[in-house]
Amino acid sequence: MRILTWNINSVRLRMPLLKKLVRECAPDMICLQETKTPDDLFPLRDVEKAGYAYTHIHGMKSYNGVAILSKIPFTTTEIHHRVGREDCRHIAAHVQVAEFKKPVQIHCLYIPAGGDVPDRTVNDKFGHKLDFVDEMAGWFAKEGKSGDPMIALGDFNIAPLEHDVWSHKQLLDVVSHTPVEVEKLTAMQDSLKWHDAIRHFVPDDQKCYTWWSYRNRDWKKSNRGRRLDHIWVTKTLVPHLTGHDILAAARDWEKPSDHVPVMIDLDLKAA
DNA sequence: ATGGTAGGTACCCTA
Repeated sequence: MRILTWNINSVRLRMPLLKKLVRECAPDMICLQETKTPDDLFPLRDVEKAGYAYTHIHGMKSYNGVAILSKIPFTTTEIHHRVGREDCRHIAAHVQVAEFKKPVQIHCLYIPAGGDVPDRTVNDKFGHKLDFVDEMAGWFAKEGKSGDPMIALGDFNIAPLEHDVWSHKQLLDVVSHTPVEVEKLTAMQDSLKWHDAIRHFVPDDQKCYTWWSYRNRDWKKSNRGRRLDHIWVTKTLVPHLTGHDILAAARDWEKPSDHVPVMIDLDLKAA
């Protein structure tokens, strides 16, 4: 089973790139963020033609929006409203695999970016981000009691480790890498003993990025990246991890997203 | 220290 996450930054604009991604990677499940599309305008017919018969979408006009596209049927789908808003940032789908009695839960997340100023007293967006991560930590702690194997993936908008950013020192006061955000994300990770599936394969002392700003003349030359997109798995899934890829080449596709697709392979078969 | 680019929408928001 191959599962992939991508902040696509407008699904309607980037349908040709989504098709290219399918041709190159053939994931079984694709989790998208920032689809920026109300559900009635989502290009579902194209997605079905590309081989994804099962879809769970939750979008709105202009902002945010998440989607799960799948070749594997869902046993359950969920929409979660977070911190008192209905802003399309968390959906889940459950799939049955042969290896487990319990369903595997897939959680597609788009954590708020948090604005520019890392101080909640002057920037509400930063407060919203911190509260969102706090709420997820509490919610996962409870949901974990189901005993279901779980995968959480998406654009978390936080680069927690020193080598998840191009300069740890220069980004300590930049939203996405501040100590308070890292502390909250770490608490969310501890809530369910989540394992970072990408760092499972990439050593902590090795630079690793999934996002490069549009504002650099030459993203590859300056290489000022951050690892904002994550795939986490619970303990029972760790022995099933067989591979990973970060499609940095997608940053050079025509009209690219500023995020690149991130994927893992698990030796699980649909039931 | 500053401003740089992109997408969606409607002349400005968010990233």
